[in-house]
Amino acid sequence: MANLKQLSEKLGLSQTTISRALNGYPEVSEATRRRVIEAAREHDYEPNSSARRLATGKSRTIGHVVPISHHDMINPHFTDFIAGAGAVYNRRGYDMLISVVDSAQEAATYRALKRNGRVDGIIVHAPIVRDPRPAMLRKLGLPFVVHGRTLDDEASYAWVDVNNCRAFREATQHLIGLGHRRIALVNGLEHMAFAQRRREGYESALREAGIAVDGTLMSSDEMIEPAGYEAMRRFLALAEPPTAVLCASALSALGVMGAAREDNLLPGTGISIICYDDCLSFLDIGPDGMGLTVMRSAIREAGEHCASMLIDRIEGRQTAGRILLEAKLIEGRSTARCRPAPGRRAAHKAPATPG
Amino acid sequence: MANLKQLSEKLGLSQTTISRALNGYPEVSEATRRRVIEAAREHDYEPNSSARRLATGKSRTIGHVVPISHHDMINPHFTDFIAGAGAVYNRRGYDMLISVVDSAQEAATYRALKRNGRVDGIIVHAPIVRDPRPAMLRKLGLPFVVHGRTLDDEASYAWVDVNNCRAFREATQHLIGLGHRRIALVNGLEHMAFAQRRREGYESALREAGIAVDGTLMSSDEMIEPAGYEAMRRFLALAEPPTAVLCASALSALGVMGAAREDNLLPGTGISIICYDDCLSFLDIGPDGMGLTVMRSAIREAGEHCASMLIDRIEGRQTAGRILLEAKLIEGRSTARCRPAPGRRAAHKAPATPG
DNA sequence: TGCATTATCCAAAGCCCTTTGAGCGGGTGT
DNA sequence: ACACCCGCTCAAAGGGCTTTGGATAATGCA
Repeated sequence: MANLKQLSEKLGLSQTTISRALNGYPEVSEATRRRVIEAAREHDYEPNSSARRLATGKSRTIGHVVPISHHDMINPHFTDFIAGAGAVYNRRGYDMLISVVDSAQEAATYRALKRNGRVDGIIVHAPIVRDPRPAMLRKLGLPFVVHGRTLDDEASYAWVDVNNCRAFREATQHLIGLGHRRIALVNGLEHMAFAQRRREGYESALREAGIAVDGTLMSSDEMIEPAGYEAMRRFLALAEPPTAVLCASALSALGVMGAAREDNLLPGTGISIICYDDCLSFLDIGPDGMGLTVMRSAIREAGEHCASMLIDRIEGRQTAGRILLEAKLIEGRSTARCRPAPGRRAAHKAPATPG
Repeated sequence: MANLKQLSEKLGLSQTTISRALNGYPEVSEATRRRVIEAAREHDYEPNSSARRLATGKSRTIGHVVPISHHDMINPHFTDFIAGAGAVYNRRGYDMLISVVDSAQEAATYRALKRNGRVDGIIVHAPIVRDPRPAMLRKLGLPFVVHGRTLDDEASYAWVDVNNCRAFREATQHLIGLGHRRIALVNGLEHMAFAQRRREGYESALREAGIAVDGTLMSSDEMIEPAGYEAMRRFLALAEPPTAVLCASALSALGVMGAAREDNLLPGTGISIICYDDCLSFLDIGPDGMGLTVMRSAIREAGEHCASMLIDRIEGRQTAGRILLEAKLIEGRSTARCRPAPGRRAAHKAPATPG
């Protein structure tokens, strides 16, 4: 059974009644409703989605615009975020539209999505320090929720974020408490707002403890394995290398550990490592998995929150405009009391050795 | 400017003419077309997508149904596949619809997508050995392309796959050529067709070389880090552990190397490793990155092929019904000639030590 | 019994576009 | 001069749904 009309003829009811019965309106008797629902199931009828969209003016679709970086890379944390958001969309009857676009096209894509009504709302990913997107989307009149928040005007839009500043502050304090004073930070790209906040937390903890902030102990790059490796190589080549490292992502931690190992530094004995743990489903770095000490907050949950909040706003429901999640510090076996530096092995300049 | 009617009034032309001008039909003079296009840009007009879909009966949308496994996990290789497919969609004016559903809902989801016309076609992910989806989608009349192929009826539908059998055969032969005879396989889940083929390739190479296939040297699990770790622990606890390992994914390789390291086995010296490399953008395990010897075929390209092929079919264009990509063996520093087994260190039974 | 509700259901308008079938003026061929 | 075709444009008919504004029958109340 393809369409309403046919079903209405079969049932001897008007299209109106059927539509109402199916959509739960009260103007139809329960008996009729049951009859209609039964017939719909039997004849495998479901309203055509384009027609319904046209009639209602709602697309019941949420857009995610994913800019491809110069590396042709999609942020790997995206998968788990999507898993969370997607589950909510599914539950609440929304579709997820993903636009993979060149970074330069991002603004144009939002405009297009609005112009031709393909989406009811947008999730904004990876906000940078001063991000033009919130203002732009507001002007477009497209509902949106930001995953993360910008540094300048966080009060002016809805967001879901982790308290990154606090997380990195506490992690740093934890290391300081263990006696470490040479603490390195392998950060994400610092034009990203969250990375900025993480550094802020890290630096404030150092300052509080009277430890000078040392630029050579900080790196900022894509949060992927190779970047972590390179950063750690650099740290280890310093005259006075760090005894502890703070890592912004499980992926970079892999690289960091790889580089450390080349100098025979094992986490927990040779070097202390704390890593931010998004609970990537394909990589368990925490105590139950690879055993690292982590600051943990599941990115999948952030995805769920973003999706719920956005749908609530689209449907005009009341909602908290912002959610600040707290990461939890979970001790693993990668952190230990700082020991006086042993005789160091020379840092190889040779290319990476596997393992 | 919101809609066609308004624009037509403004221009003093009929809606027909404007529609045709914008859609490139020949019945409209070039002068008029230019005028219309100019006006459309100026007034920021673009046809409403729902209306257009309704009128044409096409959604210009491709669906990806992503079942969430029991681990609440989305296959991490998905990200890069999506990056490839998404770029093609974008270029050719299609939308990407992603449905994150419980595995049990998958079939129902396809039916629903078809029933209410939300998609013009489907990409089928991760086919299992005998997969009901091709037959089902064919019956539904929903165009589709399979990423990979089933074992039973690969001739009956369109697919894009890697020659997994050949890849693993060659990799195994390579190791045999280096003198290895105890070669382990850390495979993906073997109800997946591709994993089955990989094992086939591996076993056939062994048999050809007169090496007995040993079930204790094979594992089959999710292709993620923890699974690789566990598998390798098991291998290393054997009376006669492997001297070489074949790995189905970069993620499992991480786990494998982690476990190996705990026994002081380093890739290339203590143990030989060849890993299948999908070119995950966030993890470069190949010679230029972590240095492993790999069989390489970019999953992103598979995504591009799938997307192109599907769109071609939807639009009635002629197309090769199947594409078999060949993985390339690239030597890194993780493979070496087999040396007589040294005195082995005891395999710890303790829980994983980080590093 | 009579009037006002209430409970059900319906016809038709509207959402915005594409596409069919036609019309109209001007140029061509003969 | 006639018929014919071509190039350009248009009115109108869908496409399948939701929703407005009634209509009709059944019920409540006096």
